Amino acid sequence: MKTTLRKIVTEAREVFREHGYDGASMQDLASRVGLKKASLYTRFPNKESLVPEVLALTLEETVQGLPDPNDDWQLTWQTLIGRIEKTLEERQRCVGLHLAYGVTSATPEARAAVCQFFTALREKMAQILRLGGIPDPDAVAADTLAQLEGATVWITTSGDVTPLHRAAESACRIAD
Amino acid sequence: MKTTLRKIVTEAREVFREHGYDGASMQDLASRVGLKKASLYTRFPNKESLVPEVLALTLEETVQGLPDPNDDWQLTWQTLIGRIEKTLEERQRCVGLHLAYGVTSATPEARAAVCQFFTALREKMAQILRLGGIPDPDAVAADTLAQLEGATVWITTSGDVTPLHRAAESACRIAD
DNA sequence: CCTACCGATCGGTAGG
DNA sequence: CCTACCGATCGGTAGG
Repeated sequence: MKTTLRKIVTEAREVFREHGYDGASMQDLASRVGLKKASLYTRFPNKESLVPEVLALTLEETVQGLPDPNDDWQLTWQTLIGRIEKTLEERQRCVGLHLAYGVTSATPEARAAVCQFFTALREKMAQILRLGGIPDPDAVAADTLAQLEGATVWITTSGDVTPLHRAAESACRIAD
Repeated sequence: MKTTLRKIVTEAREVFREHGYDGASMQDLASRVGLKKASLYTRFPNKESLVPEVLALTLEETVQGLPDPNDDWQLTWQTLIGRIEKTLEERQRCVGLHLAYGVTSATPEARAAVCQFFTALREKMAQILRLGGIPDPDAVAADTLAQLEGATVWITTSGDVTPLHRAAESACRIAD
């Protein structure tokens, strides 16, 4: 991927994370990247098309280079949980959640991308739990992700990260 | 409260819930209420001032008329959890969460109102748990709310309400 | 509670 | 990759 393309997607992620879909401005994005707004449209046909790119990058960064769960599924699980925890703590909001709340039927491709993102993440989590013989891995994965996502409400409102840390700790205890 | 005022606040809640703070349009709100946009400004000085009203109404509806926890704290707890569950299932999103993600330092009064809303709800929950002798009631209340809020990510992305139902069931089990 | 308007900004395009 | 522009819509106000 060309560095400029990657930079656009990385900055678009920050804009979506902070302002949501509707609130994200292409002018703001252009300024951050150091381009004029019109130049963004030589790379991407429209604002909506940024959403799949942002979420694909995020998913890739979250799961790439994880230890092989066939060797040590506990380590894989704890590494994955730790990555999600770290990102949410550093960035305060989850870009996926902000987009999930912000995309509607007016932006069907963005909507589909958000659905895919969470489904893929849950499936990756469930796959690890399955190797560990954890019962009902899909439900456990969904609930674990919900607990982590929900904890961000305390970070955004009061800066309190302890609910997130408890959520991550409790998740790691699944693999004991 | 005058019926028109109440109607504006109720509809504003739907607009904020669906579109978030930035995405909410005063024109859209006016149309839903059956007024011209300018007429909204005879009731409210600006868009930001709607946020405290919306959240105060929501908090009131959530906690008003709960059974007295001094009589039967388990019943009070389960009733409260049931109300939150029902609202999130019917409306699909939590207006408080969407606002929490959407308000920034540019809208300090709205920000403060969101913080107060979640703090008050958590405190109400913790108070009930305290009467039941549940250890660490503040943390349990915060985590319970996080789990319920986080479950909405599955409702918005795939329509799946089972994580929300599991969250509510698990919360009710605290009072057994 | 309305009509009519303000300047600013939105996503997106024409044309080079 | 830019300048310059499009129509639409934004939050908010003047004035009655």
